Amino acid sequence: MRFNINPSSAEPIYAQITRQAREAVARGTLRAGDQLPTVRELALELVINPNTIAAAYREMERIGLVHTRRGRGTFVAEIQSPASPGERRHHLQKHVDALLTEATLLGLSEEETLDAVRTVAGKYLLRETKKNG
Amino acid sequence: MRFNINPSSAEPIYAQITRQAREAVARGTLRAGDQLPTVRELALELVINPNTIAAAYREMERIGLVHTRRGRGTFVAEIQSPASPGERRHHLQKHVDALLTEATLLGLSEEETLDAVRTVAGKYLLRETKKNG
DNA sequence: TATATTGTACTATCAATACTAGTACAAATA
DNA sequence: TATTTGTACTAGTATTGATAGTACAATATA
Repeated sequence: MRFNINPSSAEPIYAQITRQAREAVARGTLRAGDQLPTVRELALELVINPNTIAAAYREMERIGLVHTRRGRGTFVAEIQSPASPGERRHHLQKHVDALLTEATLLGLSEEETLDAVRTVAGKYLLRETKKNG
Repeated sequence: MRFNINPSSAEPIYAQITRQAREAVARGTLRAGDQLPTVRELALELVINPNTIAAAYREMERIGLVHTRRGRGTFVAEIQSPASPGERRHHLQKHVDALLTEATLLGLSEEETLDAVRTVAGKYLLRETKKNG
């Protein structure tokens, strides 16, 4: 995958990398087992200090997005969807509020907001809903 | 309104205040013309340095959420929804991606995600959709 | 006019974070 | 054994967030 880094962004470089990797996994651009560039490779490619890349990979390891093997590399982990449905929704709450706050202040309606989600949803590997007979 | 500050959060205090004020306006807890606590009042109430409160108010002023009058106080501004529908959606994009990334990695389906938005939408003053006769 | 209130501006200081730089080590591979 | 990979460590710089204290400017009020 290609990382797109903006050094002058308010978002720290290591956070940009982590966020983009998360999005790539959620979109299927990165799949379980895929190898990420090595720390030194990516540091050269992005012209960034290797320690910054290492910090990004360490963060990804921490959140369970990848697993790393010394001497082998860093690989995308299986997605592990946690806990109960209620608990999942709770994790989602922060993002729902951010979205609805933004939508409201932008003057959107509920339908426009839902449409915005529906339009982009196709780019993400959301779980397939079990169809009832 | 009541601000709920967590000093040990990774989110800066001034950002917590700004975010909560934005949410309150989007939910109608704060309405145009309402006066916010004075800098010194809120500093005492939250046991926070007045300069930190002032920074939050300055940020709110910058994003057009409030207008301030020296000697009078800080007041909630009218909501100004900007530009074209397309431009509005573009502003929303970041939040949509964050939501869908989180939802996907949590193992939710599109319907569950949309339901999560619908469930909370009632708490926000989203624009009323024009009903077609 | 005088006084109090309110937001603003300023300097200084402290702590934490983000990043860079360089070196060295440990585990896996070839 | 040599190479590759991630990891650990120290050190330093710049920026940010927050605190502390003082002073000023505009508004409202007595």
